[in-house]
Amino acid sequence: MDDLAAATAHHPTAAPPASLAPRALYVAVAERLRQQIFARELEPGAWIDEMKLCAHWGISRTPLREALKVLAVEGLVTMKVRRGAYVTEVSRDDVAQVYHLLALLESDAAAQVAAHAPPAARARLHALHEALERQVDDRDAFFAANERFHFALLEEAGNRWALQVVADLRKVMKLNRHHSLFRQGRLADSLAEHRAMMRAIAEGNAQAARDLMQAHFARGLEAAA
Amino acid sequence: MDDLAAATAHHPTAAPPASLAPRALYVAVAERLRQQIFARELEPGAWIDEMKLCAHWGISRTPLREALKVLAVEGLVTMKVRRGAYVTEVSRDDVAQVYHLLALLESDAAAQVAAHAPPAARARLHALHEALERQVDDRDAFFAANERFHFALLEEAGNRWALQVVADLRKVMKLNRHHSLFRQGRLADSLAEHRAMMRAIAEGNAQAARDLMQAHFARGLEAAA
DNA sequence: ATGCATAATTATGAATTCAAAACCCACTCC
DNA sequence: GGAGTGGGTTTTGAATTCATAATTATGCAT
Repeated sequence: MDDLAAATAHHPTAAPPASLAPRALYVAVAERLRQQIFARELEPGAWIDEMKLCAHWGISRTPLREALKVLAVEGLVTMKVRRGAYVTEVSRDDVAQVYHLLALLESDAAAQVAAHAPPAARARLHALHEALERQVDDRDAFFAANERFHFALLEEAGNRWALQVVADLRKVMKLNRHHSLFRQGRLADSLAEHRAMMRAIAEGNAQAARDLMQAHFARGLEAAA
Repeated sequence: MDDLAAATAHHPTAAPPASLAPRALYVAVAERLRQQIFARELEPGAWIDEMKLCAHWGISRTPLREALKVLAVEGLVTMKVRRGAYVTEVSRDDVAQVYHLLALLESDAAAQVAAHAPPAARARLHALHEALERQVDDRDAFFAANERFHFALLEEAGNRWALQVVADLRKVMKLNRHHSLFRQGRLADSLAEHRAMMRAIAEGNAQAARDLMQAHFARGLEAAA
């Protein structure tokens, strides 16, 4: 049994003073649920068996149900009245729509950074890009590094609401089976696009940075379709 | 006592078969909470007293706590571990950032509609604009009609994810005390901007529609600051 | 009086209990 | 043979209970 409750336990088991950053159980459960969904241990369209998960994780239904409501707002899960929670299915159309939004938000961030970011921010992005260059041969590592770069760009653009929105949309994208980076050759192309973007950012060319980011997403969508 | 539970009651009170569109109690509670927050019956920064609200509405803490978690994801409320929920405070900076995002998303939608929307969609928007023109002298009615128009534009643009994101961001904006439309003269200006936008949409001029929507938000932010 | 330690109170987080809706399946009747 | 019906089971939604963290109040010593 995967004792998720131990960290914050209360009724049955007693636990040590807990961590430095104590968080509510429902937050931990939400995170675990997201992982399960992204890993497709819970498939899109599948019904989520509350009792089974509770038993499996050794928790009660209360925090699980709270977590499900959180994921519902995030769009990862769909609640049906009196018949429980289902993993959201994203259609081909949804993928296109979400890509469109990500392109819009991230290209704006790229322009913002190219135009206004201080040297330290550019240096940070450069370092993350270099790290990405070093991961060409490991898909999972590349994927993670890629995500780090994109989020760093958002952070440096300085709009925390944009960051939040993009984070949520990227979560939804992970529901999509056909991940663009899994296509043959896409990885190298993606890297080339990043390289061009970095140049535009370094040169402070906002319009170019915007256009290149748009193109980056357009090609990503192409590869995902 | 404002018996919110009656509609879906269960334990103590028995109620008629309920409505045709039955929904979970926590959804109703979330809605009621949003209203209270927007109406400033719960002020930004204020602690939310669970017990008091439960007693007031005649419900148990379970659905209330679920609703609070929903609002937390939406950004209207902030949860602090072991010290409950607080109404989110939005800073001047937050307002600017959210305006920026709304401008980005809605100007894109305007361009989309101008470029691709079928006649029926344009007609619908035209009708909503006309309705807006008729509300110049009632601030609240104008505000509502304005929101209807903006959401209709998003709908006609056809990106359900954008619609959802904008809906959430607009909720957050409502936390802001200094509502731009309350400024003297802003209302008439806003109407003029809408008129110009409608013309661009009618003419199918996507770039103009985009620029005009951007300007509309820029002036709105100006008035809000 | 002021500062600290400790006891009482309150509120939160989570488990448990309970009522009713949905589901399943055998059985009947046409 | 198939549509409908009734009872039993499962599962959801929500109330309630319970343990503990946080807060406040109280007392004691300086």
